[in-house]
Amino acid sequence: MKMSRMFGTTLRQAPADAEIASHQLLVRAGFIRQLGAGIYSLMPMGWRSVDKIEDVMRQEINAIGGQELYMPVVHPADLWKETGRWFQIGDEMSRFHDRKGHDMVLAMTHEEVVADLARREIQSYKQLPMLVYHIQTKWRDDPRPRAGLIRVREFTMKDSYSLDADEAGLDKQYRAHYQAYFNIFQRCGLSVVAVKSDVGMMGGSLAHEYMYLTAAGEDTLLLCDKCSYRANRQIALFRKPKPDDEKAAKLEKVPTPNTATIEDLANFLKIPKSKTAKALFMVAKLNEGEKETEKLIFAVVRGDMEVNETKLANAVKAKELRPAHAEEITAIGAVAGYASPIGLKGALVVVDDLIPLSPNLVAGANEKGHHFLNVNYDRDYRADIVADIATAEEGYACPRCGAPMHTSRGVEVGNIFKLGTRYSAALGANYLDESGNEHPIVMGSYGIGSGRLLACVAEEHHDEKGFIWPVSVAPYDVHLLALRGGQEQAEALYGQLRQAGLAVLFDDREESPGVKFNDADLIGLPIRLTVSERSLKEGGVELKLRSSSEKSSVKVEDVIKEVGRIKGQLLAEINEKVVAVSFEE
RNA sequence: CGGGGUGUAGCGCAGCCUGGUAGCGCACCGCGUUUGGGACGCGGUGGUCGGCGGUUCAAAUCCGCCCACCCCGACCA
Repeated sequence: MKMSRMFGTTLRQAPADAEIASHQLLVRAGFIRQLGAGIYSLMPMGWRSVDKIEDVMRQEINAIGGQELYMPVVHPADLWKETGRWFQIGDEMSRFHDRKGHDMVLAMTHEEVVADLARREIQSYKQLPMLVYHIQTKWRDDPRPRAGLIRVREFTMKDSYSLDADEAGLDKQYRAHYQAYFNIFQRCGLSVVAVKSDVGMMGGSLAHEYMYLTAAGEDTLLLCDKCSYRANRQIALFRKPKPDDEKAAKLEKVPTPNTATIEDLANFLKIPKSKTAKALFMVAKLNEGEKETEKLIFAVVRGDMEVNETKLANAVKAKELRPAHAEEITAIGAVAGYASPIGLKGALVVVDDLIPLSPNLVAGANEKGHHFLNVNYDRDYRADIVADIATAEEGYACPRCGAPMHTSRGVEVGNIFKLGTRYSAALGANYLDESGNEHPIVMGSYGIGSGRLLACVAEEHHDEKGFIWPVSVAPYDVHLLALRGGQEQAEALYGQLRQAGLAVLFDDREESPGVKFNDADLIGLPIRLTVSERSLKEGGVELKLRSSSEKSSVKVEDVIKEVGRIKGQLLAEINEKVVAVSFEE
């Protein structure tokens, strides 16, 4: 490609609203342009990189038996009503009517369509297992898109779907993806960790997220260096401290003026926060059969801990949680800031499993300015549900080995889910086993967002001047610069390099050397060739890798071979890192 | 949806407080000089000042409403 003809120019300054490096550089280098909030065009160079990423995904998914197909972006709503998600999913799914007035949806994901296809195509256990996938547009009307391509509303995703006769088959395909995903990220030059994650709206029994660790990430992860336990904070377990071994003391109401926060209360009574109980009011949306109901949740954790909303939602099987309004709290006789589960009616009381083990806590008295001392579970109150609902924090003990865990921020670049039979059962996607008995097909789903992956690779591989693309993701292999006195020779090389199967970006513009060098650094192709009067005088063509500051001179007749050799070497370096990983449940 | 912020040329910004001819840098076009790390000179092109309404002789500027975009929280690849 000749740069003089390239659609999309480089910018000296990034738009003011771009904050993180990948966003700024992708815009400056001319890879992406914004159309609206969370809506981007991929310019020719950005598209080439995405195309290469998607090619890697194809190779790896094909290698584990995937068959590529293509499913629509617009779905009749009936299908989503059949599985119930039409009713479960909120505004994140965009809906519209066609000209006949039928409900339609824009696809957020494709479990429904796959299950629908499966119920038509699969009749027998002899047809299983099966793996299908596509690379397709998804629309998710995210309330808050941000950070360039990291989080957008329209994006393309490689999503694969496994179909099996039983759990064992699913497990096999799940493990195959577990490895294939590591291969994909590694081949794109991105280091990731797999963490256990919440199954969320997808339903199912087991899920992992692939996380690229970066401060720009939105998820918090808990990582144990000692035993390699890794989990998203949303579900991360931890070994809870052993409470003091004390005899239950007498319940006592004491005045505690102006102590609406745990901090103030602990200071006032001169006790550690761990000797208090913290209350939180949430309202849960629950599905009871067809009906949707709301229920006030009274959650209790020890004062030194925080309630984990994901764990809480899972404990009460809520589809959604929101903070309770003030009126809802007073309606059950509780007083915000001085609330306690003692003597409450009408709320679903959920206490963290550490609470029943912790004697003599300080809890609210449901009276402004008063608390109870020596509150003991069982003797003074009972909960409807006892479960782990506390949030894991930096330094908390690993649930597996007890070592202190640390936290890190991460971007979710992919995930894998064991779906089970949720969709197949709902849609009647069944098969007959050897004895002629009917069973629902066991499904799994596996996704990687290609634009987000590009953004993460961009985030990982750059310096202050621009990108340093891994050769597997770079839009071109070679950046060929023609400077004064080298135009003719460069033009000839441009043809020869392409003839040799190399992807070349040829800077044939009438710009000053400084502009060309800076643009080359910004765009960040792996290999730079400079042809000029000076280089020719020094014996040929100057060769420099973007990743190194060393320059060398290559004879004109050796350039093709040398560039081919280096490209091969760069690829080999990346592929060396593609190794078998052990599966961490 | 809550909190904060910004909308003036393709990008970055000034002008607004105190109403009166819309400006600067970069980019872009023409001519000339220059040519290995974001060159220089001369001459140019380009703006419904986010939108609608109001106040006023007069609005980028004052007032109201709306919209868009960004950042921080509740959601996700």
